[in-house]
Amino acid sequence: MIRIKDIAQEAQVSEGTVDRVLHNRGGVSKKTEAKVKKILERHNYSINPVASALALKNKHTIAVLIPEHNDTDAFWKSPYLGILKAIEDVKSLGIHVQCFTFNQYQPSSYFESFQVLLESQPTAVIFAPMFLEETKKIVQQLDTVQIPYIFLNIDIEGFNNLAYIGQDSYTSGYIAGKLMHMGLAPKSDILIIQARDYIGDNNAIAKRIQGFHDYFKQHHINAGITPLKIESLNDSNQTKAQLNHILNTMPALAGIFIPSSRTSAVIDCFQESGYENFKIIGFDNTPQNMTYLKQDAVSFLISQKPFEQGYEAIRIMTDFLIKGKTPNEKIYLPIDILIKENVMYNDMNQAMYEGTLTNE
Amino acid sequence: MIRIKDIAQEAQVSEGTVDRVLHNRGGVSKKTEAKVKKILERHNYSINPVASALALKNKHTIAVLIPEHNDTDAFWKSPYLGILKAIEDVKSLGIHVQCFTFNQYQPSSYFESFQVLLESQPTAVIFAPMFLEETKKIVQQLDTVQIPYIFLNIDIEGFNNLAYIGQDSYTSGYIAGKLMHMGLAPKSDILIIQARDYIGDNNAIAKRIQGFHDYFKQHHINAGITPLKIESLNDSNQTKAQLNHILNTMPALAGIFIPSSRTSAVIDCFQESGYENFKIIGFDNTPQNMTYLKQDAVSFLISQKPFEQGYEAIRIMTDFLIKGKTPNEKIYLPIDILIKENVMYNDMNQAMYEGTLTNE
DNA sequence: TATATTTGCGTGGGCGCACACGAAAAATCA
DNA sequence: TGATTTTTCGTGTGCGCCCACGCAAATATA
Repeated sequence: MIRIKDIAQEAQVSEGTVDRVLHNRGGVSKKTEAKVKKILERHNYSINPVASALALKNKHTIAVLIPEHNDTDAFWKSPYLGILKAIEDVKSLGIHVQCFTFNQYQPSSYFESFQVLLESQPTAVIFAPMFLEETKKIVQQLDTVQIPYIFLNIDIEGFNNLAYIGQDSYTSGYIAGKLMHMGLAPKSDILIIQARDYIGDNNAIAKRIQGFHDYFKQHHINAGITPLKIESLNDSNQTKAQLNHILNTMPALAGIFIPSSRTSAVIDCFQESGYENFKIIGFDNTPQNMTYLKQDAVSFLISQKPFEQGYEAIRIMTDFLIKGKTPNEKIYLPIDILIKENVMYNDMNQAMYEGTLTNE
Repeated sequence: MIRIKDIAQEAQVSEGTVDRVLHNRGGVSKKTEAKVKKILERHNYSINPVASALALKNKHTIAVLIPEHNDTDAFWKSPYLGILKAIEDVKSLGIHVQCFTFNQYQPSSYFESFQVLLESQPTAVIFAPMFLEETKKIVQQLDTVQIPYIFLNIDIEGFNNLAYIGQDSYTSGYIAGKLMHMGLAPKSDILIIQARDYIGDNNAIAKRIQGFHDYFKQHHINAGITPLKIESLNDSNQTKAQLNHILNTMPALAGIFIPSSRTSAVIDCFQESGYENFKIIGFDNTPQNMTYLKQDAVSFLISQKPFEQGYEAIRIMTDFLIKGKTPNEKIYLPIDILIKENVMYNDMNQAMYEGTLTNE
C-alpha cells in the first residue's frame, strides 16, 4: 500500500505538500501540483481511510430525517435499525450520526423537524422526502449551504441529491401483477385497495399501481381490475362496511392487491367478511404482514429491503465523505419476492443485528 | 469515547499495563489486573478498531480456498467477486487476504491447493469443503495449529468451523417445489434432472431434491416426479439422446426441475427437442441462467446470493479477528426467488462492484 | 536598495493503540 | 546480607494521515 510519504519522496516535496494537493487546500504552485497529481495517478493512490479517520476524529456528522415508527405502523423501523447498525460500523471512522424523526401524516412536522436538524450543523443529510412542497424549501436551504444529501426510499426528481436509495416502484408493481396473474382462474376479478391515510406526496404507491395495471395490459390479459379507495384505516367500522359492500357486488373476486406497507391493517378489516378465498398480494415485511404471510392469508409480499436501505444510505454517505466516492444517482435495491417459506431467511441482516441489541 | 489513556489514569497505572490486561498478555499482578478490569467494565470500554488496525497493520492474513471458475462454469465467480470487494473494505484495517483455487472435479486438486495455502501461514481460513474425506484431513491440520476457519457455501457437520455461510438447501428445494406446483395443471409429470458432473460430496443438490419432493408429499399433491441422472454435460450428444428418449416416453411432462447452477448447460441439451412448453425451475444467477430467464425459457431461478456469501465471509472473519466477535454458527443467506422482471435488480451489489472494476 | 507583503512549502505534534525495551520492585538463592 | 533471578510495570516509538505553525523565497511597495 502506497503512502503519502512515498509519493512525497518521489515528487521530491514534503508530505504536507502532497496532503495539500490531495485535499485541494491551496497554497501549492501549479507546477508542483501537476507533478504531484501525476505521480498520485500513476500509483493509483487512495488515502488510507483508517489513518485518515484516526487523524480526523469526529469531523463529520451525518443527520438523518425519517418518519417515526410504532407498533401499528412499523415500516420505518427497519430502515432505522439499518441506520443504527451502520452507525456502529462507521463510528470508529470518526463519523457521527444523528437521527431526527417526523410524523409522516403532517407536513408541518416534517418541515419543523428539518429545521431542528439544520441547527445541528451536519456535514451531510439523509432523508425521506415525503412532502413535495416542503422538500423544495428544504433542498434550497441545503443547496445554499452546500450540504450534500441523499434521498431515502422516496424518489422525486429534479433535485441535486447525491443519490436515491430505494426500490424501483413501478417494476415492483409490475411484478405484483405477474404474481397475481399466476395461477389465477381466467376472468377473475381483482381489487386494488388503497388507503387514503398513506399520503404525503409519496408517489411510490401510484407507481406500483401503474406497474400492476401495465402487466395485465402488456400481456393482453382480460381481468376486471377495480380500484378501491378507503378513507381511513383507523376508522375500521366505516371501512368494514365499505368492504362488505364491495364483496357482495363482486362475486368473481379472486385477487386483492394492497400496494402499501399497511397491508395487514387492510386485511384486519376483512375479519368478518373473510379473506381466505382470495389471493392477496401486499407490500413490505412488517411483523404484522409477515404474520399474515405465515398464516397463508397473504400469498406474496414484495419487500424493498428496508433494513439495507438504511444501512446502505449511511455507508454510501460515509464513502462519499471520507473517500470522496461519488455514488450512482439511483441505487435500486432488490425487489424481494417473499413467500411463507423464505420469509424467515429474508432479513437475516436485521435479525442478526437485533440479536446483538438484546444481548447487551 | 473513552480511551486507554483514560482508563490508565483512573487506575493509576500506565497505558502499557492496561494494554496488557486488554490482550491477556500476562505480566500483570492479579491485584492490578482486577482493578483495571473493573474500571474497564464500568466504562464499558471497547478498543477503537481504527486505531488498533492502524497500529497492527498487516498482522492478519485470511486465506481463501474456493473452486476456480470459467465461462461455462461461472457460479464461483460471484463469491470470488464478493471476496474481492470485501478485500477492498478490509485492507485498510490491516487485513491481508490471499485467494487459492482448485478444480472442483478433482479431490486431489482440492487437497493440494490447501497444502500450498497452509504454507502461507494464514491467520484464518475460509473455504468451500467440497470433498468430505479430504476435508477431514484438512480440518485436522487446521485444528492442530489452531487456525480458525469458516465453511463457505457447503455445509457439512461435525467440525469445529467457526461458522457456515450459505443457504438452507433443503428449504430452497422445498420452495422450488411450491413454485413448480403453482399454476401447473393437475396430474402433470415433472422431471428432475441431475448431472453426475457436479459431485464432490456437495450435498446441497441432494438436499434440494429432498425438499422438492417433500413439498409435494406434505401437500398431498399427486404428481409424477421422475428423477433423471445424466452422465455428463460435456458429452452433449449422449445427453441429447437420453433426453429425447425421456421426452417421448413422458407425454404429460410439464415441469422440469434442475437443482444445480448448471441449469443452462442442461437446457442447452434441449435445443433440438425443444423446451418451450415446459415450466423450468433452476438454480443460481449465472449469466447463462439469467439469459434463459430473460428469454422466458426458465420460469424461476432460485439464487443463494453468491456475491454476498463471499463478501460476508471476509467481513465476518475480519470482525472475529479484530473485534473478537464470535459469529453465529449458521449464517443463512436469503433464498432469492428470481423472475424475468426482478433479476436485473438482484445483484446490484455485484454489478456496482464490477462497475468500479472496469472503470480502473 | 531596503522594507513590507504575499506565496509556497517544510516541520512537528497529535489521533488511539500495539508492542519492544529496559528499569524498578519483589522474590529467590547463596 | 549481597547477588541473582523473576515478576511487574513505565516509557517510547511507530502505524498513516491531518493540519497549524512558521520559515524562506518570490513578489510587490517605497
